[in-house]
Amino acid sequence: MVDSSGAPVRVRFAPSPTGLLHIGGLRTALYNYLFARKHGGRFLLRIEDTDRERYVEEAEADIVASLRWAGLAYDEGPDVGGPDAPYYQSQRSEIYRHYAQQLLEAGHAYYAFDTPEALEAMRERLQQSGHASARYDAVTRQQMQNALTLPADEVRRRLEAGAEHVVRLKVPRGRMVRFQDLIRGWVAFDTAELDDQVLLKSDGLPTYHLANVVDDHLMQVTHVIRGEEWLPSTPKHVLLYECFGWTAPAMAHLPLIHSPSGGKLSKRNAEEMGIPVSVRQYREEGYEPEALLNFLAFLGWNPGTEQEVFTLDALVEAFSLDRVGSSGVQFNLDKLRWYNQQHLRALSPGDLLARAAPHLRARGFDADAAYLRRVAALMQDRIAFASDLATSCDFFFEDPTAYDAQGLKKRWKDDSAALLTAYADRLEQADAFDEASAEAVLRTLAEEKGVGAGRIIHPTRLALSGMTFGPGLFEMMAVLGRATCVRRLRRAVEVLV
RNA sequence: GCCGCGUUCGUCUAGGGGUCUAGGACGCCGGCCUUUCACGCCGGUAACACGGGUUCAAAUCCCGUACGCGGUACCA
Repeated sequence: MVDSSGAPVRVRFAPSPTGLLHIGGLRTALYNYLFARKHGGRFLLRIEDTDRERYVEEAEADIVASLRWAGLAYDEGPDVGGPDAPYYQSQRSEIYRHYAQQLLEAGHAYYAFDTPEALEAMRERLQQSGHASARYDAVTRQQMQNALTLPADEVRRRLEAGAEHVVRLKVPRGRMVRFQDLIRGWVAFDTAELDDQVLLKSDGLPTYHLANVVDDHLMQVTHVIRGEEWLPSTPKHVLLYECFGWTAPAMAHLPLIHSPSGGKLSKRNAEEMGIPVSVRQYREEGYEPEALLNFLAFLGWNPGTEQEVFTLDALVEAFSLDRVGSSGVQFNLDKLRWYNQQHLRALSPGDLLARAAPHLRARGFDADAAYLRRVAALMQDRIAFASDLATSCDFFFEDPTAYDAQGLKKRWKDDSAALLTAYADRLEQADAFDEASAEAVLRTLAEEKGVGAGRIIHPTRLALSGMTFGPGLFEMMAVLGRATCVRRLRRAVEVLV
């Protein structure tokens, strides 16, 4: 696919390195990725590090690591390079200055010398005199210290003296700026609602608005896919494209992800609902990247069919921007958990094992690969996280040290000890030991003793695993092996009397 | 406050004038299967924000209200 001007699709994810990559940021990256792949286009990563105050050193590494973990490979970016390098805005200052200069010369921007104190005073004055808003606009700029109010030689004098200044966009009065959002349709803003946006800050670095427009143009971005919080800034960007005489890319503003408690999924908002906000946390808590992506894709989009479980490649295939919704969506941890189970189940036992390996190692659980694979196969339908393999079935790796109290109360009878002893004896003497024989021996014993099979099955499970949870008893026994089963049966008889 | 965007089960959503006594998924509740726990299967719970229009007919189109969210920085 190409855009209206016939250019090949190019999209970008442009995070600000101010902290760990946010889960909402990952969704934005995902939608960009899906759109790019779907249309055979390019997906770029650009680091928008123009705010020195909020810059966090480790953030960029986390963004890169998170995208890599998730499997969202970008075609161009800081660590992979590309024709439009550098992909750090902090290394592109000269470019922005050049374009700001161009705007200045064309009369679309002007120098302003107001101090922060002067700006604050102006806003306070306006608010107190009952003005609806307090913006730096076509009216108020008349009262401020800028190139529009100061004599030209005074402006020059101040500039040469190195006076602190910013460059502001000269927003025209009384115009409607319209643009078509791919998700919301036509959106219109009155320029009277816009202020003379700062383009170049007093530290010489650009604001988001300038840097974003310049870079998107220079990098030939065809579709800007970003969060809805940018919708109100878009008219400023449209104006900038106009001033430069450039064609604006297509715009698509994604619905915001909300916390179940309402409001945006901020760190505070989310964490009080038990929802992690950084991608790193999801990784650490053991979510599968495919599951997270699948869940995120469905937060605001649906394929129009009843299929819900998708691999990344399948998402690429099914994705389209026109099936993205426009209303805010709530994060739902239960659903994510369900996706995680679904993706786990789709794995081969060997792959499941690979995912669980670090957790197994962390607990010091070790066994040969064949044994581990059988455990994985037995547990696959019973777990929600790969790490559950290391935390919910210890009995595959060590003898139980305690027995479930409720299970005992319900299942351990006066004759249990005698029955288990007899069962252990017969297992020891049996010719073979496998799933079928373990069952046959048990059922024969039950019949001879005139009790229901359950009378032996339940205490045996308790003796072997200490739990009332687990795979089918006989398949479990087959995996554990004869020696372990016998040992645990005798041990239980001893401990429980 | 002002501007913008939004509003279908608790949540994610299908639907976009008649096929809607509104479909699916998560959750929850029953049941079946079963030696347990899961899985699976069957069933149940539960929604078109409100008020006006337009129309033979509106969840679907229009207007208003309410509510929610976002923006309103020399942050992105």
